[in-house]
Amino acid sequence: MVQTMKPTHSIEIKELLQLADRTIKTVKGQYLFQEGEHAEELYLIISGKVQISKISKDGRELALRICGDNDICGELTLFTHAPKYLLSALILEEGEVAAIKKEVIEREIFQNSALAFEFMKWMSDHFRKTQTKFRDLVLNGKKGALFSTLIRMTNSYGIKKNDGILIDLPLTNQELGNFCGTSRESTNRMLNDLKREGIISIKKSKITVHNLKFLKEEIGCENCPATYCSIE
Amino acid sequence: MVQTMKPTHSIEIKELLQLADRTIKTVKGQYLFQEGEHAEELYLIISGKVQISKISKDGRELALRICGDNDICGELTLFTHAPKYLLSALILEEGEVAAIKKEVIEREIFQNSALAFEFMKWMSDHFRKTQTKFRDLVLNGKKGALFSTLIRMTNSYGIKKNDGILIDLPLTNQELGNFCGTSRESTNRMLNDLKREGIISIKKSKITVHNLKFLKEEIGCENCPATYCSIE
DNA sequence: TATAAGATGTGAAGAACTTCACATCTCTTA
DNA sequence: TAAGAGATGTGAAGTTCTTCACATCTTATA
Repeated sequence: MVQTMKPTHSIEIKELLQLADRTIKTVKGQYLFQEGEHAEELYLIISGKVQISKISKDGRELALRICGDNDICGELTLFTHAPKYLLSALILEEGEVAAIKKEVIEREIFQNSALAFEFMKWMSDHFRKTQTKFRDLVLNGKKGALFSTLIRMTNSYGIKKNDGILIDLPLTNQELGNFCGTSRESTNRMLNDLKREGIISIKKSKITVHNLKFLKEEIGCENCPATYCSIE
Repeated sequence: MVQTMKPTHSIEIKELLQLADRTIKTVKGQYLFQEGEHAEELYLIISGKVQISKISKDGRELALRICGDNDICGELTLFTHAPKYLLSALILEEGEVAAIKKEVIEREIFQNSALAFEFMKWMSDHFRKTQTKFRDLVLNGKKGALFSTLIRMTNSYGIKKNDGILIDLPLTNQELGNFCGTSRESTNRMLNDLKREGIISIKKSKITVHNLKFLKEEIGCENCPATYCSIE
């Protein structure tokens, strides 16, 4: 299961590659773009991983999603007259991204209705994800935020093992906390509770979820399709 | 100011009216649609007010936005193969809405690139709103949620008065709390603190904001355009 | 205008989280 | 393999927010 559940992008989104202005080799730890910068391009990730996050004035970080192969980022600046990046994109894993000029893609979307349709579907899916995550975070406290994040991560990076689902992404407590708006310590305590109850286990910074059902029940998850319940 | 800052919808979105299947007279307190229901239509609001919210399993309500004239709701079900409403739409003020069949609008969007473009812009704006609200709620606690909600409401329903901005929408503490994921009591206490400090005043369930700057500074608001900082 | 329903206001107790401080563990890398 | 850096684990104190309980205020309606 799971990895096959990762939404497959259609031919049209891949066609975007042909519109690319240039490709960039990404370096771990560097930013692809940072909030506030003038936004002229959007990016299609060819390989590697990019974390999208919002930095608050006092330096705290709210991680929103992690993009992998074939994901698009920087899209929030499309169709805007004040094109500044609202979020920052940190390279988690080196790789390659294609940069596409905002005007080029806007023009193409205008002319190519199949692409437009595909793009809208993509945005629509994204919106739904945000909406459900919103509920988890606001209505179910920090535990809701953590459980929701873990569930989403199994959908995005989960590999089925015989004792559960391995989230194939090394994560520190701090990084996980950034997704939940939670302090490192709270995240650690909640994770340890889950370990003690046998819900999860952690090896080399990678979490295995042994009892996904428990996490889902705790937050009243309605078992939405993985497409709308992932971290990308 | 303020009311003129309400985003004006373009001719294209209004054209949707011509695709309408039927119009419905809405009745206060009733639901236009409820989450889980099979979704076949989306709605264009002609008059009245509709509150979009998510109900949690234990009955708590998270209010997401209030739609007024020319707003669209039910849009989250577009481009989906499992078309169920994810949210509920409660009529706050009676009026009239136009119902448009999902297939009709999808077909039209596919054929009419100007409409597609307009629709994408609309979704894009919406997404940005959600994103910034997300930050306010998760990163800045309950106070952040309340202040953010108040700011957004001044942008959506604010009427400039000589002593500040009147939010022209009657709201109970509970209703306001539902927007923030906050208990009625906490909302009440926070509002009273603001009253004592002269930041706001309340008359007949309507809030006047005397010191918007204070609210914005408290949550590190970057003074984004009202289009991306409203409650619709 | 009396009355009941709904909304607001507030203290007190407790739950949920954060912060601080520090110990311990686990990796690199020299 | 020794040393240092980064990550994890945990108690204790403090803050924030909720819940409960109840008093008071406001508004609609008979």
